[in-house]
Amino acid sequence: MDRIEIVHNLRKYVALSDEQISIFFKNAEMVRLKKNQHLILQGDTESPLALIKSGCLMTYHTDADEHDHVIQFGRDMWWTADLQAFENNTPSQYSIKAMAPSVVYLLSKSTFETILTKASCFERYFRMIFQHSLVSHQKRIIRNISFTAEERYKAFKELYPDLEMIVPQKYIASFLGITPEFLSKTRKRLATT
Amino acid sequence: MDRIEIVHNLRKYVALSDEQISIFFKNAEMVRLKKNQHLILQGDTESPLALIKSGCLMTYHTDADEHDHVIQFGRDMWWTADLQAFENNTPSQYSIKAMAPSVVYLLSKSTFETILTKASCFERYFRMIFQHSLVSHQKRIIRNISFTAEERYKAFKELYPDLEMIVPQKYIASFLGITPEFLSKTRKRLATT
DNA sequence: CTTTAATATTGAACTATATTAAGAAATTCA
DNA sequence: TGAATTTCTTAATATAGTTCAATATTAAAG
Repeated sequence: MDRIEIVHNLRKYVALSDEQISIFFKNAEMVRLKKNQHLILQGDTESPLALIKSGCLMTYHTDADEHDHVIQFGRDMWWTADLQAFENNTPSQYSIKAMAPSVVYLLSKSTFETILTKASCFERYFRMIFQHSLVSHQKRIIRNISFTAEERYKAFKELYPDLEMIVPQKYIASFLGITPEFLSKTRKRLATT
Repeated sequence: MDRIEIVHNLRKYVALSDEQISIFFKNAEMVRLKKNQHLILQGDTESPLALIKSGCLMTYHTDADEHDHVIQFGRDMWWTADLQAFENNTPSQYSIKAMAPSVVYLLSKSTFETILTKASCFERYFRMIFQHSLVSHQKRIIRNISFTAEERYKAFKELYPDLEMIVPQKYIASFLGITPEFLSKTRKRLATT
């Protein structure tokens, strides 16, 4: 069980002692997910915070018409969660599933609070995690409101060059806010010019 | 100078002592903005974190073609900032201006760190602020990728019922990711049915 | 390996939204 | 207040993106 990247990531924003690091590992639950296995299904009442050690997770919302809408792809060392469900212990509005075999560390709301109580440095760590995440969410919003589908697709490929190999295109289309058919046509147009 | 709402807001997520509250006010700078006055202009190298006491602030990005794209409207008791510029002391990518006469409390990067050092409870406060902000950003992304323009406009009116009175429609159109002309048509269509 | 199911492509018809340009209405400011 | 500027509306035309349905391709499962 190689924890070196995790430790490195936990220390990215705060100088955590070995003891504080061990508090994290004592409380977090390591889980292996098979490809297409769900970590959370929309409606679940237990909704953890997840740190992806390896693999790829997709967070999506299923609407009343049974259509899926992709909120986020998570890769190595990213945190992912339905934060609202996590915070309020309400049924999850999102599903999270593994797009590739994945290893994740999970924190339930109560273990999360335990860690914060025992090692308050983690408040700063998560403050920084969420702050950085906000920056990328805002950038995505700008792309959504100001880019054409083709521009969004190009930006996606630059930001996540390896994701196209892992994730079915229909989910990339959803992430970009277009239909799979139109993504297919856009890709063709780009390839032949 | 009535600080009661601010104090109430600062205590929303953490039990702060009167002394900790006073650390905030000793370090924050109160600024009054006239309507249409900028708090930050894109390119500025000093980019504070701002807590809006009253009024309305708009955060937007101006692209290479000189087009503005609205990232956020901020109302009473909302925090707003160019977080990337704030964190890294890099030139701001966003402008922030007052859409109505406003009163804001400003924290520069260094006063922010001072407050966190002297009252580490604020780490938790800001962790919660950013966490909640992430939830609403994700919801907006879902609306962007899955709603039609009309649906986005209706959702906007429900979420921010009073903003239409304050903000020129062209900025609401930008926030929704459509042209002002199309918003005008959409409004007409909704009014006559 | 073979069959089945899931995903991707294609084209035609359709709809949502953008663009342009002009005039009308509302705001700002001298 | 009145002129100047900005914002909003309207309409015609153009384009981006959707829908549907059929076929091709790829991946999953026995």
